[in-house]
Order: sequence, then structure tokens, then C-alpha cells
Amino acid sequence: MSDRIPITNESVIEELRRAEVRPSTSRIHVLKYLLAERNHPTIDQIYRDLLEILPGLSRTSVYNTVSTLSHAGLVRPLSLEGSEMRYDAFTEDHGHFKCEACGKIFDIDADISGATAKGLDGFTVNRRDLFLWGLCPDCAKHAKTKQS
Amino acid sequence: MSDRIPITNESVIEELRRAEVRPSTSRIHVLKYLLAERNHPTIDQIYRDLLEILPGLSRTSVYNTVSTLSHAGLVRPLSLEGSEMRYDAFTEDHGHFKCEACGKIFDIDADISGATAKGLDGFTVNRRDLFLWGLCPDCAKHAKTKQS
DNA sequence: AATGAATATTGTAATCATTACAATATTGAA
DNA sequence: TTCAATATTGTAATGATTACAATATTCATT
Repeated sequence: MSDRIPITNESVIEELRRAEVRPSTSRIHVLKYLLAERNHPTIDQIYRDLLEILPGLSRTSVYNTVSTLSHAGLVRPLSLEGSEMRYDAFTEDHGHFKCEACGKIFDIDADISGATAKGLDGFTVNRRDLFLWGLCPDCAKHAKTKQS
Repeated sequence: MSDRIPITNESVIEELRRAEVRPSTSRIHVLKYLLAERNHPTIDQIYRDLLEILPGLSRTSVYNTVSTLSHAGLVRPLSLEGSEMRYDAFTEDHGHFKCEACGKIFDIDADISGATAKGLDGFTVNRRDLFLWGLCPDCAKHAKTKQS
């Protein structure tokens, strides 16, 4: 999609420092992974993919890292179903579409900044997300006939 | 808030039949509970509260019931964080605000029907939800000074 | 009202994601 | 290079959810 600035270790380290997070090996790699892949992965996906680059990596470390990055505002946790959390390094306000057939998650650029709407006087909004569920174009095509 | 039509066992049974769901005891009580309380409860909350009325109730039964009701479109599962699912019997499109301090969930009537917006050609949208996180008025007041 | 096949519920035992925690290793300022 | 602060590891809990077999309930039909 949009491959703007190349994501280097150095640029990731800078981003971590800016957020006052110590740039340890796993933090650098996890954030870099999320920025590069944009795949809304689960902890396990991150763990398995990074294990090839960082042989000693532990699952717990991925949990800790992602938690640190989330608290620092560098990563946004997504909870589109009960089972597993997913993580997104794009923290500008945008929405997410989850295909109920293939499970893929798509970013959607709906404008939800205005959606703070009515009946929210006195509420402080820190984070917002628009979630849509349905069928992605590919799965919609295949399901045309055999709808459940 | 809006106590419109009184929720009777009979009205709930009718709603179940309309959705072609057999009105068993736990289904009637779970749906009635959700319609009456509007409290976005967890499975455990439903279980504990209904146990007083239905002494033999099992947690598994609440899981099954809520799953059946969800599939029938009578109940909407909410996943605002990783830990536990919550359930809402109001299936018209509306949003949810979760207070990060007290954990309470508020319904918000933001208009998200239009939010299907750009870049979604070919996508079929079945369900949508707008989630907001932040502080509710009460907690915002208390946190004025001691912000984390 | 009684019967019986289809379906729902129960309760226990898995499973799976996440967290707690103590031991070890790494980071970065001095 | 040294050292205190902090991060990572790995194992062992925890907590939500699911699988499943035994039992009970529902409801259409007698």
C-alpha cells in the first residue's frame, strides 16, 4: 500500500526514544515488525515471525514488549473478538474491518473523530475505534451461492 | 433511562419464537435479564445474578445460551478488551464507551450507519460498532488531581 | 395427559490466552 | 569497565472459554 519512509532500525530506535522507551532488542524488533507488516498480528504471530530473527525470544517478552509499547502510545491493542488481542502500530484514528470468513483485518479510513457525538458531555475520550464485521470482497465472491 | 414496553416472560418468549429459537428456561431468563438490565454484563455476571432465580443454572449453560442468542441476532457480543466478552441485547447500531477507571460501559447513540464510508466497495458489512475509551464524568472528576 | 425423538442443560475436564514471578541478562550513565 | 536500573526468560499460575458425555427438558404427536 503506502510505503512511505523506509523503516530502519535507526528510525525505530528514534521513535522509541521520542516516546521515552528504552530501545531494547525486542522492543526495536517488535515495533519495526508492526510498522513494516501492518498485519494486525496476534502475540503468537509476532512471536513466531520474530523467532526467526531473534532465536532466544520468549512469548512472555512479546507480551511485555507489546504492553510497554501500548502504554507508551506507540501501539494500539485491538480486541475484535473474545479470543486474542491484536496489535496495530498505526495510532492515528482509523477503523477496522474484520472478515468473518477469512478472519483478515483491514484498515478503513472512516472519519471517526467527529463520532464523539451526542450525550458525551463530561466524558474524556482517549481512544476510539470503529469496528466493522462482514465479508471482504474475496470471501463475498466465494460465498455468493452457499450463504449460511 | 427508557423504560418503554415492560419486559415480561411472555414478550421475551415471543421474541425468541420470532427468531426461531426454542424458548427454554435459561434462554428466556438470559434474554429477559439482558433486556431489562442493559448492563453489558460478562458471562459471570449473568450467571451469578440468574443463579438467585434459577438455582440449578450452570455457567456452561450461560455460555451456550448467549452463543445461541448471538447467532440468532438477538444479542450482540462486545469485545472491548482482551479479557472477557460482554453482551448487549440492543442490536440496533450504536456505540459503546468504556471508562478506563471504573470499567463501566455506557451506550452512546453516535450515528455510525454512515461510517461505512470510503474504501469499502465490495465489502459486505453485517455488524458495526464504535468503541470509545476514556473517563466517565464521575471518574474524570475524581482523577482531576491524581492523573496517572 | 402420555410418549418419544429432538434438543438443551449440566458438570467435569480440557484448552488456550494471558499474567505472576524469580533468576538471569542487558542497558546506559558514570 | 563498573554498577544499578531495567528487560528478558522460562516456568508455573490464573482465568475465560470450549469439548463432551450423561441427564433432563421441550413439544409435536398420540
